[in-house]
Amino acid sequence: MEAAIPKPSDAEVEILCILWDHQPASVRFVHEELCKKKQVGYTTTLKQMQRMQEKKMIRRADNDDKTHEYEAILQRDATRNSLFDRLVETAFQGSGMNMVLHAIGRSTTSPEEIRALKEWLDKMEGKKS
Amino acid sequence: MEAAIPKPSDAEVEILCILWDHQPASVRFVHEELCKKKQVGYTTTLKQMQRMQEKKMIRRADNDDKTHEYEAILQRDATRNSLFDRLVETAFQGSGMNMVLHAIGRSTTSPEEIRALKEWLDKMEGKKS
DNA sequence: GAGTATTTACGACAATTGTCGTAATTTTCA
DNA sequence: TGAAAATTACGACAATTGTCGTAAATACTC
Repeated sequence: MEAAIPKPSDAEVEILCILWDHQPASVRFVHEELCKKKQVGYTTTLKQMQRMQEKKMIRRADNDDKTHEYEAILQRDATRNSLFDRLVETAFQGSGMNMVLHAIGRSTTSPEEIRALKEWLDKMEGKKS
Repeated sequence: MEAAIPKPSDAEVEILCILWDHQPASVRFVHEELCKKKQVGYTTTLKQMQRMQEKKMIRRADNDDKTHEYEAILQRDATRNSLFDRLVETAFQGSGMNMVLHAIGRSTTSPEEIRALKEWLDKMEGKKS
């Protein structure tokens, strides 16, 4: 029944990513990490996280004393699915394979990766009934 | 030097898709197509397209008399690349392969598709120097 | 325990997005 | 050629997003 996963914006996904990798984390920490990629004010990060909390994307993993710590409510996989699906839907005529082909065609795919992918496919084919 | 491709929003991508498939098209046509997927007012589509024109995403393929016809300026492939890259960047740690694996893991990928993909990979491996 | 440093809470803003309504223009055709 | 139909141009609005500044609340340190 997929309880209406709120669609996170780009900036929100960035924050979620940091949380996924360092579960309960303080605003300060997230902010610091964020700054490695782009320059923003501390309050910006804070506000963003507060809004995300309102939207139930993250929650306080609070032990109630000391600095607030947050953790993601949206799960990495579910979120990826929804973002992925949305893109496939809008830009790749709803065909995931379409996107996969597109991805593989990009120069960023190395021969090693292709080889790895093939192995993975083999392994996978076995599992399908 | 990739002249700063403006990032189209979801609704904009939907319109672009229609144009890509039916190049010069009137607002009416685009609107009609759009309505097959979701219900919106004609003026909404019109406004959207006018804004897209201002942003130089589409242009009038106008023969100056009769109804205005539009065509995309943003190219399908470039747009896909940028949308794709953005998603990979924010949600898949910058690894396209990561996303491909994710895609294949989804239930929507049929055995036939996997087989097709493998063939494609074989063919491709040959071409790489 | 007072003062300084951090962290939070609020509120504000401009830009963007998705949606329309209404008015002005242009076409069409009886 | 005039009225009805279709198409365009404008402008308006609420919600969302990305950004901060400032003030209030907490924590830390001598």
